[in-house]
Amino acid sequence: MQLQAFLPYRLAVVTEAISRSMAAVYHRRYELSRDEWRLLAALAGSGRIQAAEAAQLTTLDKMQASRALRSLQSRGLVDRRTDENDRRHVIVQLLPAGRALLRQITPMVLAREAYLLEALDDEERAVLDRALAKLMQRARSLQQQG
Amino acid sequence: MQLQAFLPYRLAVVTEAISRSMAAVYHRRYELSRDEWRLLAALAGSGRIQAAEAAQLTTLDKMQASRALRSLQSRGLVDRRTDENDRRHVIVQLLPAGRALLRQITPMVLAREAYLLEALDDEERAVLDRALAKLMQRARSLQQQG
DNA sequence: TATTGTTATACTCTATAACTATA
DNA sequence: TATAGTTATAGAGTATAACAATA
Repeated sequence: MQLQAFLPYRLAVVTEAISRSMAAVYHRRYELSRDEWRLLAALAGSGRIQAAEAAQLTTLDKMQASRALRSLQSRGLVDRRTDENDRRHVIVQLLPAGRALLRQITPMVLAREAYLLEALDDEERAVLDRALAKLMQRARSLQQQG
Repeated sequence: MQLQAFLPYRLAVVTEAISRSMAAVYHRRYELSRDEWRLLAALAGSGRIQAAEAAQLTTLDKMQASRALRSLQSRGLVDRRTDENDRRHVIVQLLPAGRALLRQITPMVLAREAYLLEALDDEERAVLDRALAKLMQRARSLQQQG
């Protein structure tokens, strides 16, 4: 068993390094948690959606989403209100302040992503994309078995 | 900004799913933390090494390594003793019980890794390998800049 | 009874830095 | 003074489940 060659380990190390370099932008400079950042980014692409949809888009569970959305609301970045058609649902949407904040952050994180991707040629990017999708499927089925 | 297409997000989601499926083995069945599992795996490939080397091999910091090694020692899985040549150093090595535990766990996690890799053909594996190495370099340089 | 979301709680992890022993 | 490792501690994140409101 060679740890250095073990795919889950290699992925964990690379991903952690990349995550930190992104968090250096949205967390250190803008005091957003990872979950808050994900939700803002997801909401920018959606209109008014349910909390559960927002959770699904960001791979967060309902608790993580609930807390992060409350925090974003308290900072005036998102609007959160009960759906009058079905009062069990909460509808969330980005507020102008949230949109403005994203306009500041997005170029920086995209620049960092671009710098990472510059290391790869077109074919490598395509294969990486495909490989991640395939690995995701297999990982899901491993998780289901337990 | 499309979160679903953002490389750091995709990597994080895939890596977390894979990490969980591995932790299902070493944590749920054998009560090892991620750090403990990494150290055991690293020590299996080395003989007697310094704590600092063990930390470096596993990408842990000295604190994480210190705690995980103490825990492994308390369970009789590793030996930890001060280096008599330089009493600031701690020398660690796997004990038979640790080796035996690894012999149980390793086949299971390698089987899971093999199942993941079966999703990829040879070329995809080679490209993924290369891509991860290149991304790691770039991520490191992003981290250094801050 | 089932669904959506919130709250509670205990637990683990993380980050920073102070500290000890040794060199 | 510098190095290797440990201890302290506060803060953040995670997991499980109970809970309230609504359907």
